[in-house]
Amino acid sequence: MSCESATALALKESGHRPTPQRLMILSAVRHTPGHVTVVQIVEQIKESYPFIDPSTVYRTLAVLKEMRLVSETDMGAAEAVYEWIGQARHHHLICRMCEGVTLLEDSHLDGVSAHIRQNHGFEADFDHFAIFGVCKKCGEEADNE
Amino acid sequence: MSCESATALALKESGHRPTPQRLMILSAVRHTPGHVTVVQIVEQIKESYPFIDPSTVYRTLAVLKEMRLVSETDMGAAEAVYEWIGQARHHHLICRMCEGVTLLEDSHLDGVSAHIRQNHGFEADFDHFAIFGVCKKCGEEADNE
DNA sequence: CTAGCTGCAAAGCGTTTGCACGATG
DNA sequence: CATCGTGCAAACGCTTTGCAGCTAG
Repeated sequence: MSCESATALALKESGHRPTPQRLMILSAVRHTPGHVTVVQIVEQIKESYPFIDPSTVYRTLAVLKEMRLVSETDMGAAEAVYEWIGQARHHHLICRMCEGVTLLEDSHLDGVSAHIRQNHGFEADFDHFAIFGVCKKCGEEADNE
Repeated sequence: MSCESATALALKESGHRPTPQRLMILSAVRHTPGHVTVVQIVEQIKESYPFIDPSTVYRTLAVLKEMRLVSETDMGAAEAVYEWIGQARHHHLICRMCEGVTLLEDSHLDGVSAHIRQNHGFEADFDHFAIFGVCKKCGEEADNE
């Protein structure tokens, strides 16, 4: 077991069964640095268990999302990306011209969530944010035209 | 003509034709306070021009988006929402429990875009942001359990 | 035994694309 | 007249759902 056992317990306590499929999905998300898509999860699990179905992955991710163990983000692409919550928070700057992705440390948004909490009583999910715009390179190239 | 003429000119100058359909789409987005969906735009235009096609709306919105005249936002629902850019900037706090939407003034994010620009040379599109979380009401109800 | 979970298949939905016709400059 | 834009219809891809069988508490 090891590091998954705690999560298995959390599943049980919230009334969900820690099935093999769920643990595999959990493990796939947990041990993938950065983002995972449903397709990637399926492919990874298929290596050891070829019968895994995308619908199972979607259903499990819905549970994990509800438990706030994984985050779902729409990066502008067709499919959503998922990520394990609990590691160093970070966000992404997505360039709308070259579609490049830059990392953004969480510290930039620290104050914002505090403001929002004070003024609106709203607890913002600042786990993982997708910010669109124009990156340095593309901005400079546009200036040179 | 009136307030649409300037935009028609902008279309022309960027190599696009200001067709009746485009002007109608433009007008629908321009004169709708808040968000519009593609379906809403189509329904609105159908009252005066029943032949309008969703694909035309999508194609036009792509042009307007590229020209930075409208913004596209994924609010977590199935369809994207569009909004005219240039009015008072604002953002939305979307509760993941009751799905209610609260308005957030732009001032909260003023400093953030400046930070991002300085540290990363990244010009963030802070026109319109969707921030997910838990609203005051739902947060309090959860505490009472 | 009862409830929950899975895989399969099919449907659902917003969005995109191919194409021929029409409009525009 | 050459280009661009349109409507129509079909395709597309991600996601969801219905269902029968299986599994676990």
